[in-house]
Amino acid sequence: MLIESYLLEQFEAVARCGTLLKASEDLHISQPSLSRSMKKLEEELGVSLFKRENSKISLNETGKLAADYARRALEANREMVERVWAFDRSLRTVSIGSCSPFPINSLIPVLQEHLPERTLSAELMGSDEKLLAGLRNHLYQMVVLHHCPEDKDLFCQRYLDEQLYISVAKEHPLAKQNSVTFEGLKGLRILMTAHVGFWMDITLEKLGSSDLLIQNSMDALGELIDASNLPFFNSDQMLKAGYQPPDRVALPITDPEAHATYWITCMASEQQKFRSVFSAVRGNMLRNHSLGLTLE
Amino acid sequence: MLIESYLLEQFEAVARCGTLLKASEDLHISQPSLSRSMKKLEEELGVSLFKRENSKISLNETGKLAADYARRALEANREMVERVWAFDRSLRTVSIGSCSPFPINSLIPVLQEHLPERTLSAELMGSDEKLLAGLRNHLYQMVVLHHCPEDKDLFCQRYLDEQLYISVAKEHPLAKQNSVTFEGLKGLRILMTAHVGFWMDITLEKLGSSDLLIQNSMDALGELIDASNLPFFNSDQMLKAGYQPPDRVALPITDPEAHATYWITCMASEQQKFRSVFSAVRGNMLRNHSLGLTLE
DNA sequence: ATGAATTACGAGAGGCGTAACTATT
DNA sequence: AATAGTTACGCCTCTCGTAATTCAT
Repeated sequence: MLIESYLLEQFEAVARCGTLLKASEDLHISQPSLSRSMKKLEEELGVSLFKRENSKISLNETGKLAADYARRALEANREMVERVWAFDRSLRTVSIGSCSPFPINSLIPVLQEHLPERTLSAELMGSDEKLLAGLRNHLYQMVVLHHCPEDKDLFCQRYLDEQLYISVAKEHPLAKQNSVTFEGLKGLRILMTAHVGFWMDITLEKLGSSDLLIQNSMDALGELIDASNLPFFNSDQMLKAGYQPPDRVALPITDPEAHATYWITCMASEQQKFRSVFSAVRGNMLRNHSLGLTLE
Repeated sequence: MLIESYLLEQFEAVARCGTLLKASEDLHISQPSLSRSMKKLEEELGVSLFKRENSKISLNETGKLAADYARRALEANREMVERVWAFDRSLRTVSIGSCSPFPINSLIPVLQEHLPERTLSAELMGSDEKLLAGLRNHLYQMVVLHHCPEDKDLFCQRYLDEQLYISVAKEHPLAKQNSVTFEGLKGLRILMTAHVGFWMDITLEKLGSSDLLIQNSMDALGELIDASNLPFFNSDQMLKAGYQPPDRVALPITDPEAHATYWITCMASEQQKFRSVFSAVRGNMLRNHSLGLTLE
């Protein structure tokens, strides 16, 4: 014995709205239709649910109980639909999380090429711990970390390295050096954006917040770089991509913390699905490496 | 967005039976109808639920998830129906619990007269504590106790008294006395039934189990009384009702524990519903009392 | 050839809306 | 008069069953 969902939905609306008229407007159906439906519901249950007094209708005790359980049944029905949709969407999208912005930009074209039927979703997330938790939650299918996790149930592959640089005006005293340390940057006012992932932790730890002019948007950063002589953070990867305004020189920061190695990680159980992505990434790595060798 | 219950029911059957044919037999509908329903379910959800390979159909990953949630939604739907039925039935029946069998027999005609639209259900239950717990659980709407509870949320009215007697053969030595004590019964073998409510506790406490020949059925007791000269327990109420075989005399037991006063109790919130029952019981009590006076 | 799913077609049930009616404020 | 619920009638969707079809074992 089951009650059709449309009857439960209509009954719930009547219980919520108090009158058939209001409920019928809420449901966008006619009042007579609702009247008939409620009669049918009572007939199917074989139980009276309403107290009917001349052109006034209200729930009786049984009706109040029924409305309570009807809400739960509707909730379970809606939850099914939502979960199925969410699962289906998760099959068609791949979400990646990264501890740093550059790997996202470089990975997206690779993913688009090798998973053409899937929607991409990428997110920046400061800490490796949160990224790994998100991976286990199925919030992400793939994460880019700056450490290699040891867990057996994870598959991890080295991706690329990034070296932090600082770009200063050619007139700047530091411009004569060919490298610098965080210690040597203290007291300088340095431009950067808030969206740098784990680099934010590194720079805050090494320099302190008073030295950093943190911008919320890339646009604001770009304008300030153009309009001032203030130094800003850069990296070998950004420089390779051609990101160096005129009249600036870039100096590598020699502290070990200014160098990062990125690792692409997914659940070991999903490794097969992303096989082609990993092999493409391996190919890129070899190519970059040999390119580096020939340039030296 | 809701899925009609009949679709969930059919989907659950398919998930359970494995093939459309078996499921259609299980549901007592035709196979093409099921085939169409499953297509419709997929279309309404906008999601593929099955892996279809030439005349073979099976759930895919999304389908397995959906089946899981469908079961829950069906369960919630069925629970609503069950709870509504149970509540409706509870409105149409009144269950009474009693610590002793006699009050049940005497109350039933009163209840039938004053609650003619309700089904009666009566139960014997040894201890007052369990009866009160059942009252608060809505397992009983009315209980007969041998103590008057003091709780504010209960309504309690004195019902009637019962005096325990023992019936012995006229030739029996005790037959010359006009009363007896439990102490005076020790060593005697006395017949009784198991269905005497709290009297079982009293007699076991006062006499010990070795003196009692406890029968499981009323029939067995009656036959043994007829076929032997063994003494058996009786009461003033039973005697009034004419329950005294020939060649026996009944002696009252004078211990205070051999006298009981019964109290009819209901939840104070339900007192109004049973008003006419209580007033009839009060009437009976007064009548019996005055009858007693005139007989003295 | 048999078993299992789908397609095609017609029948019947039932939900819906419009309109008319009743009863209360 | 206006508001709220019920009854009457016709439309139209939708579920079901029968029969025919496809595909594979």
